[in-house]
Amino acid sequence: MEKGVYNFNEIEKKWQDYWETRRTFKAWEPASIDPASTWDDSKPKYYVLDMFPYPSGQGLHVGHPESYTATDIVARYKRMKGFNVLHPFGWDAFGLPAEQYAVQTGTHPATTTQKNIDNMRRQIKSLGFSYDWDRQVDTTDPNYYKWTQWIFLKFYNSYFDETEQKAKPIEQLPIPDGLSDDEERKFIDDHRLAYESEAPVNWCPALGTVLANEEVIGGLSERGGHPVIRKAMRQWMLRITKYCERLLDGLDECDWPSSIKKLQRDWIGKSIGAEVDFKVNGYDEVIRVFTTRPDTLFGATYMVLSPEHRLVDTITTDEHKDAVKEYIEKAAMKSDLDRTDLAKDKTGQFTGAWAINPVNGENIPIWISDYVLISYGTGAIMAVPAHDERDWEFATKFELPIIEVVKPPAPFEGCFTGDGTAVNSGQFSGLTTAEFKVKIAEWLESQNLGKAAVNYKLRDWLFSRQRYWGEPFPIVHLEDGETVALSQDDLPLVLPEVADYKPTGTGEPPLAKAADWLNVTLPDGRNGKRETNTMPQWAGSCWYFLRYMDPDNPDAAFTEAKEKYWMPVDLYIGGAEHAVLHLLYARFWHKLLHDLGYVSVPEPFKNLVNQGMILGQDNQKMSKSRGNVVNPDKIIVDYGADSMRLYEMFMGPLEATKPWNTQGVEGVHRFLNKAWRMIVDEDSGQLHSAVQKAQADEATTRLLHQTIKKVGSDIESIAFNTAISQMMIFVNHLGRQNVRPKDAIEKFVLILAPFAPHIAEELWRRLGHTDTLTYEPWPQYDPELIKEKEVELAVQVLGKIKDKIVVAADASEDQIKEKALASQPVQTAMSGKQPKKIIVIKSRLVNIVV
RNA sequence: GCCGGAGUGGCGGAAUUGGCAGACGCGCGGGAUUCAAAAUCCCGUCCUGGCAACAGGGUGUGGGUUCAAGUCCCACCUCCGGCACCA
Repeated sequence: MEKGVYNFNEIEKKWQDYWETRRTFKAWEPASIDPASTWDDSKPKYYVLDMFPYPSGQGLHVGHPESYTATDIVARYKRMKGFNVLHPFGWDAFGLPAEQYAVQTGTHPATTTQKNIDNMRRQIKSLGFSYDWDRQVDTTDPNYYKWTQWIFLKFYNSYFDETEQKAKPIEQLPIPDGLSDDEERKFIDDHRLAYESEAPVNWCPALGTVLANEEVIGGLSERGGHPVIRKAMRQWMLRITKYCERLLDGLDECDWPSSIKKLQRDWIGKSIGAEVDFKVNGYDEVIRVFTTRPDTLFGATYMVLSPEHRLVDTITTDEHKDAVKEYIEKAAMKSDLDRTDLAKDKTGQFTGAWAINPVNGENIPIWISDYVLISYGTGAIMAVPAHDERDWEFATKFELPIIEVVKPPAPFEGCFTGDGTAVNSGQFSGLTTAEFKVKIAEWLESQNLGKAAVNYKLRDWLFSRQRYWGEPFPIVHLEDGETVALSQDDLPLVLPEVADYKPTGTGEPPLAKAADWLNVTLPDGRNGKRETNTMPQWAGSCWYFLRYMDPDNPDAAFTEAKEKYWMPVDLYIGGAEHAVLHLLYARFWHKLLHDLGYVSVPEPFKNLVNQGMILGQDNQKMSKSRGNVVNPDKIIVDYGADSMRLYEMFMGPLEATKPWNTQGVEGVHRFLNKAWRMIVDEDSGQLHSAVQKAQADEATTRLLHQTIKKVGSDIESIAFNTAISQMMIFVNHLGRQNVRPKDAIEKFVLILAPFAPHIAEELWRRLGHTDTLTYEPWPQYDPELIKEKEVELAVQVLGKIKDKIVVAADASEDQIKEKALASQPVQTAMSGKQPKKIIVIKSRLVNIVV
């Protein structure tokens, strides 16, 4: 009795061991690259990638297997379709939780990380995914981060050539004549794509540390509730802003969901306008502003500088000094959130200084306010209260003049921000907004007062963290103030042991405590200290998909031939939470590597799919506190990995957010059981006696071929839920037959295999095959056999169904009309009237209009 | 506030992109099998009325286009996600 039942636990263990010991899923480069390979170049390659996870102490949750199953189905399907498939896995293993645990317990983050990786790998293996584990990468492995550091040096040792719009080695940077050594060094440093800068960070004086944005809630530290201020600190930055245009353009060749592309475009935030210089009355200074509405220049009735603007100090008159100083201090105390969130009520201070509007010579007051951001544009604006809602609000509150310069096309109350016709604008009056923008840019340029300009919201990437558990920067700060980079031969620069993992009280990172490591003497005898910041978690994930191609290479990040062969990633699946940052950063790194000739394709990810979130049974986000978290381990023990995989795919479209329902797992489990019993005799464990070498009847043949077709095309379009439902229909049909042709059974097992590989392998074996089905060719369908001989048509009278008729599939329109009109219910519905028009949709319906 | 996405049975969801709404699964009801239960199998299951054949209604709401609308157009409502003074 026992030996014939579907014992999923035993079967799954057996086949996982089989795959592992035989390296079934090992990905080989073709023989032209790796002579040991049996692949040749005639086979197409397919690179299917998961967003690698952070190895959390919580282990897997049911959201992980969702995308991993999806990519696994595609990987297994593509293998059967004859593709050479690269399907790797790895760990984004630097990160805060392990470091916080280290602060609390003293356990080295590497220990915690390794333990978590081991646990999660065990969980992932228990789902039977077809990863090539020989290619596993771990961002915290010095053999990996050696190359992360190497890429950082590429940024450091490159500059951006504006005319060619690409990065080049820093040695090629044209240096102006007549610079002193120091000036020359500064000139070079100012052009590096990795550079140091004072940048505002979230500094918590009470905790003595810098906090990440998500650790600051309403201006207070998440832990302890202490005030957090913005403080300028020396930081490493990456010059991503040089790539704005390229990052925008590159999106055109990405087959991504348009919503994700839009998110990226909005994040980069390109806007077209003009820069205009306003003279400060009584000073030899100009305030440069950026505006998208240079056509409203005549309506500029005041200016606003951000509190951090460099001219504030210079131009503020004595009588306003105290108030301005106080305002600046208050603004500095506010977090970013406070400055934007409670923005309803505008604040500001008059500096006492005046500027001259270049188009009409008017004297206009200069204010400061924190509604102007130092980090966008020039940190200063011309305020046009008649046509900008923020300026309108400010002007109303501080009783500043409002002058209309754009006449709305239709009567309008309040602040009009749309396009119209210019009024009160001197010689430009009467122009449309669009015409005006062109003319004024020309005029400004001719007067040397400004020019057309483009601005982006995207800012340079703050690339350093005051943390221990991250990649160390391969940088030394010398005693004389010079900063030098290590050479490639000195890599990896390995994280040192430290006494404890807390930051120092002064905000210096924990690495400042590693005295032996910190102090260095260069080969030329100069002394210095190492950089103590570390890289952010994003760093390792910017290029891991490249390392998978050549994970053990000690001499290069990856070899050229392998990169040329595997790239780009054909399918990338992961969570929508990475829609902007990870994908943008990875694209940015890729463009640098492309410019320097290390990668052959300009965009790394050809196709992208975001899986949706899985909610708890209660339709709420899964969380420990709600107690609605589903543990995959438990599901696998109770129902098996195949049922787990199948259920996650059957729940609904991959991209949709959907609630978990354990009873649904039972449903797909029943399906697998049914499929098993269709093939295996439960009493004997032998093939079921109904499984015979026999010709399938017409209905079975048709359904089989329909099923092969639908499952294949559904996999191609990532519609796994409907593929599974089609397989259920097939099993419901064939399971009822007393004769189940072996040929049909075998084809079914093969198409089931990508979804439920363990049971499929076991059935394949019991059907008499001795090898894994991994590389069996995907069954073909015959379009002729799919066609129905007879079709049922609905017959409508005035759009209402009155009857159904059965006609030959190739019946002519006239034959169909005749048969439809002959129907008794149709005759009744027509009640003797003549048909005015008869619409025949072949194989669908007939509609009679009377 | 702005930008996306979505509203279909008791539930998850299908619906050749304008052509029979509710495939498939869950749940529920009934039956078979069983000493009994589990498991399995069969039948039913959008709503309303009817014993029934059948009739009428039905895809968030209201309007429109069309022989025909879940699908297209206009207005609105609700939920979810993202952004949030970017000049």
